Amino acid sequence: MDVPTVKTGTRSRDPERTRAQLMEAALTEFGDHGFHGARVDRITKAVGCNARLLYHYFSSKEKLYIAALEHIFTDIRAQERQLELERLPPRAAMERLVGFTFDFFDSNPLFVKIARNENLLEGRYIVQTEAVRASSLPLMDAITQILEQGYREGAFAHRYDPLQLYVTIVAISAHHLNNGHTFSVIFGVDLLSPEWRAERRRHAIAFVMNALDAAPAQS
Amino acid sequence: MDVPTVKTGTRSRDPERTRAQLMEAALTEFGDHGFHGARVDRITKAVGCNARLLYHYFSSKEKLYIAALEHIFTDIRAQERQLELERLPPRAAMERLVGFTFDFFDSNPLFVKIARNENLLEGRYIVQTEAVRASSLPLMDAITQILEQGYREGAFAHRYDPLQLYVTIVAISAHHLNNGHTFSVIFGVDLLSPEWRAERRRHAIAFVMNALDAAPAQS
DNA sequence: CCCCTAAGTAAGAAATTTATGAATTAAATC
DNA sequence: GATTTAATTCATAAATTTCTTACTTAGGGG
Repeated sequence: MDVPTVKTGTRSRDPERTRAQLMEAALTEFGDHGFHGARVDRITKAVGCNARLLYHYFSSKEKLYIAALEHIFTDIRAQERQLELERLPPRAAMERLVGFTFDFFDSNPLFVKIARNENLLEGRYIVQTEAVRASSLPLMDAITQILEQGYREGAFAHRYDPLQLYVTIVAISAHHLNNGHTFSVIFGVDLLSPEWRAERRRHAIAFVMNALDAAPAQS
Repeated sequence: MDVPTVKTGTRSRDPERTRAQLMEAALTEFGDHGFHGARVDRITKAVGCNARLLYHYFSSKEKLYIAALEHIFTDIRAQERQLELERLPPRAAMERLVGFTFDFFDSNPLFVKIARNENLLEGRYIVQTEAVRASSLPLMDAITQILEQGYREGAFAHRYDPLQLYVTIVAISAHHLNNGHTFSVIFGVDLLSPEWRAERRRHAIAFVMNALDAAPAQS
């Protein structure tokens, strides 16, 4: 990152840096190629360290992948906690929640990619990690609260199951990122361009608000 | 499929059958493991033919993958054409369209998996195929028509861009299939169980209809 | 300043996986 | 029934990729 990694000869000793660099490179590599497509060789080359070090720190390609998985999934939690919706009225809270969810996926392509690959592998590794299971997510709690209050106050006309609604919000926010390449070819429109994504954001918020029947939202 | 493939020695000659079996097995293999995770060896073993045959018919693993991709994407078209919406009034047509889209993904897991993998590879291969590009899909035309008529007749209160709406319909229909494994671990609910999927279907239709503000839909 | 631990290097073994050359034989054609 | 075509087999080359054994050296604690 900071030191431009001396090509030949000796590499200065700094276990923390080396470990962190390997993790960083692993996230990119696994994100770009998936578990099977990833090459330990490329990872160590990207870091500029000897191939043996990867095994020194992570034992095997598989263990490295699992570490990367845990790393990125625990990382979300921190971001989620930054969102504070308690004080906002239901409609404003919901708009902010959808916007936040959208922005999260939009600005964390690595998360999107690694999650996709883990699903390709049928969750083989994520089921093994303890760190990921959380009986209730902050965002889920927030949704449940917002809906409750919205129904009570008459801000929302329709009732939805919180989990169904959350899956829907994520779906609308992330599907074009997950399937952008195939969709773009089929429709002849680049769903991954900044312009399309910006318009998608507006659509996402409007669509969800309309489905809740929050009067002021339009289009 | 029909003949239980003789284990040793001689395999009866039937190029079409062999080719079809290889394609079938390839779809499963690529779907289950992705391009890099797929093994030509497993494919030929599944068919029960000699490993050399795969190269005889498809030249390389890569060419086989591309053939599989084309196969499954052109297959959709046939299914899409079966949907006839022209005669239905806008609300009924939209409900049917959403239901159809949902059912398509629900009953074509192979398509879902292969599309996911192709997106993992950033659409590297789909851009090479001619067969997939279709300037306008039957379903897109249908949506445009339904929306037009719905607005005109006052059945729909909100206006949406047809492509945005279609992406949303697909998103709501397929996201739990694309990300079922990670979501299930995180939420402790099996999003891939028949029960959850059945409930998801109801939610999908209700949500879209409400977002269009088609009065009778509820929940 | 020495010693010891672990960070790092060099080189290549081991295992896996894709692909091919060349012979064999079943079926289609005339 | 001879001839031809290509479907199928056998054996193995070629390439790739993960991982290990053995060695070297930097740097901190006493």
